[in-house]
Amino acid sequence: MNKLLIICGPTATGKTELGVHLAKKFDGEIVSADSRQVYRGMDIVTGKDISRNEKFNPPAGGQNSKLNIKNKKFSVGYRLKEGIPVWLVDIVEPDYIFSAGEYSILAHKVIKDIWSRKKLPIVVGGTGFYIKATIDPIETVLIPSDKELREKLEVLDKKSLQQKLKTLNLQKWDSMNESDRQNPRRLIRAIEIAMKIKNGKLKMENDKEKFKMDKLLMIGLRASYKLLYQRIDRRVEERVEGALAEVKELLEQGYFENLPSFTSTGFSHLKDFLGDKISLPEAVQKWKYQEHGFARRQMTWFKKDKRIAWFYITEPNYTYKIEDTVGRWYT
RNA sequence: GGCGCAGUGGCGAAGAGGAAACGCGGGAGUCUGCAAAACUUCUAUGCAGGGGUUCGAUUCCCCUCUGCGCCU
Repeated sequence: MNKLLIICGPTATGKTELGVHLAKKFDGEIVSADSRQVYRGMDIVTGKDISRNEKFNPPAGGQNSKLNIKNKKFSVGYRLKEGIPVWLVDIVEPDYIFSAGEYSILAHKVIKDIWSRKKLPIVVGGTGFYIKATIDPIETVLIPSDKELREKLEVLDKKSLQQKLKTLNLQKWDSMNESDRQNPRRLIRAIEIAMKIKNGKLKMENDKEKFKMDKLLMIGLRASYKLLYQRIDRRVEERVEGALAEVKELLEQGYFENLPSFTSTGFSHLKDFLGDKISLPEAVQKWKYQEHGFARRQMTWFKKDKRIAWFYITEPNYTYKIEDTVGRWYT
């Protein structure tokens, strides 16, 4: 029986470490669910925690592998962490605009591949949306983005976008809450979908079943904010030096700034420091704050998912307790 | 000792005689292809303390305290 283990929770709780530990114990492989670690050349800023010596490995089976994606934009493979494969990192270049929909498609391929080798896939990550896109039946997430349309819509102001959506699909508008109605990004996507549906191009394959994942166990790691912030701060301090070098390198490669990959926490502040706009201590402090907010938003996302079995990392022997829980579920 | 400037929420900071901007931080949320993003929302009955003036003062006047600068 195919089973899927998920380890989620806010940043700096030791998810990867736990994942590796469990992978060793239960003969598993890790599938990263992290919207920033998909980018190549961004290891330390995004906290991949994988040694730079561990290079990217293409999937076994070479050309014949199902993971050999025809689309050249992606490369699916793994890097090793303490001998355990970590999939779905280093998928695209930093200037690619990656998305949850694409992630879910790749994740399914990888998970199936791991199953086919009789191993336990362990999805480890802090990007709740990516996890959801993977484990819950989804609909519109598979409707691809329309670059040209977006470029046209992006120049419009909020009012026009709202008006446009109302005329295209009033139902959708009515279903949106105030927060989303004020969110240009959400409005643009809603318009995009509304137009696709209108043009009758939406053929909802029976993906729902295909994508349905039973037999899953969700483990969440958490801590009090006070402790979490301490851990975050420490981790940031540890990464500053390496991250600076990385940011510098990426900037030298000529990537421009308004890319999604460049919105990773810390990035803009380190860039400001390199550009002599702020001092290093200032940059570091801002990075920490940014990461605190990120952790909070992660928590508000995960708190809603009642399937998650939470473990406080301050609890004594929590690793053992998790092992026990996983063991009973898996065997 | 004398003179000058300043004292506003956890921090930075604007302000005007008549309901205390804004930024950061912190909290709570939204979410079906940019999600480490984007968006929503909450966070000072009070402006160093004490007296006045006034219908009304955080804003004007006086005193005290504190900080900074200058002068002997």
